[in-house]
Amino acid sequence: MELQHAARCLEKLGNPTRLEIFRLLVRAGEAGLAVGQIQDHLGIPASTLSHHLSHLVNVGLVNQVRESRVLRCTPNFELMGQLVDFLGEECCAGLAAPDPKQEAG
Amino acid sequence: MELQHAARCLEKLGNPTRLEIFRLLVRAGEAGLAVGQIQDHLGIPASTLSHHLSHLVNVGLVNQVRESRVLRCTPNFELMGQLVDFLGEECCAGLAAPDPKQEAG
DNA sequence: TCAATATTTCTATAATTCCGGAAATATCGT
DNA sequence: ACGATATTTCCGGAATTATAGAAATATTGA
Repeated sequence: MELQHAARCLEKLGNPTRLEIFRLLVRAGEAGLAVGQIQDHLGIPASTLSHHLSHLVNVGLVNQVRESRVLRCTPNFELMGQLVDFLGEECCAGLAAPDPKQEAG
Repeated sequence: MELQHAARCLEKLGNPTRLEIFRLLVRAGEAGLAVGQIQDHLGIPASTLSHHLSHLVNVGLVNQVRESRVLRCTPNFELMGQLVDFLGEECCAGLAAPDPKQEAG
């Protein structure tokens, strides 16, 4: 994962409301939650929630799939894993076991 | 680590310039870098750099210590580790299963 | 004290983000 | 088509953030 994309993901997760949305989806697991269910949990206006969700979808952290009238949102575990890996490798060197893998930069 | 603090850290790391500053410091290791050295690497105005650094210092991700005329900046590996842990535990559940007590059935 | 270096604070402006009501769009059941 | 439900888009104002030049502060050395 490149720094620019990582920064973009971090920026989106950096909003408390969005971080809570994402955590909620992770806890919901592979099944995820419909937008309305997220709204029930957070109690924020629909338009505000929709804005936040679009941010997460834009960077790829959340996927959406239409199921008749509801829009099911699922977390992108793989991307999140890559982001955590980026932080661990690029930004935590020295903390744990040193990674023999060398980056090109 | 609580969600609010995590969000605050993520927000700060979410700026490309700041993420690059932090990565630079991590690569510099425990010794860190003086503000001027960071400036040499990034080539941005001093006031802009100082502003970004203050964000990182405020959330605790960077420590600063005066050494005569230069200000040495070091990354807070421990806090960064806690942040990565938070993301791994709260936002990556389902990727792996390192936590057996959640695997009840 | 004066000069040089290192960094921050002050100040201003431009750009971006956040928020939410209102209106629009999409889908379903009848 | 109509009405109900689910969600987004439009719009605009308020708040925050980014950027950087100029001035200020701290430290060192002569």
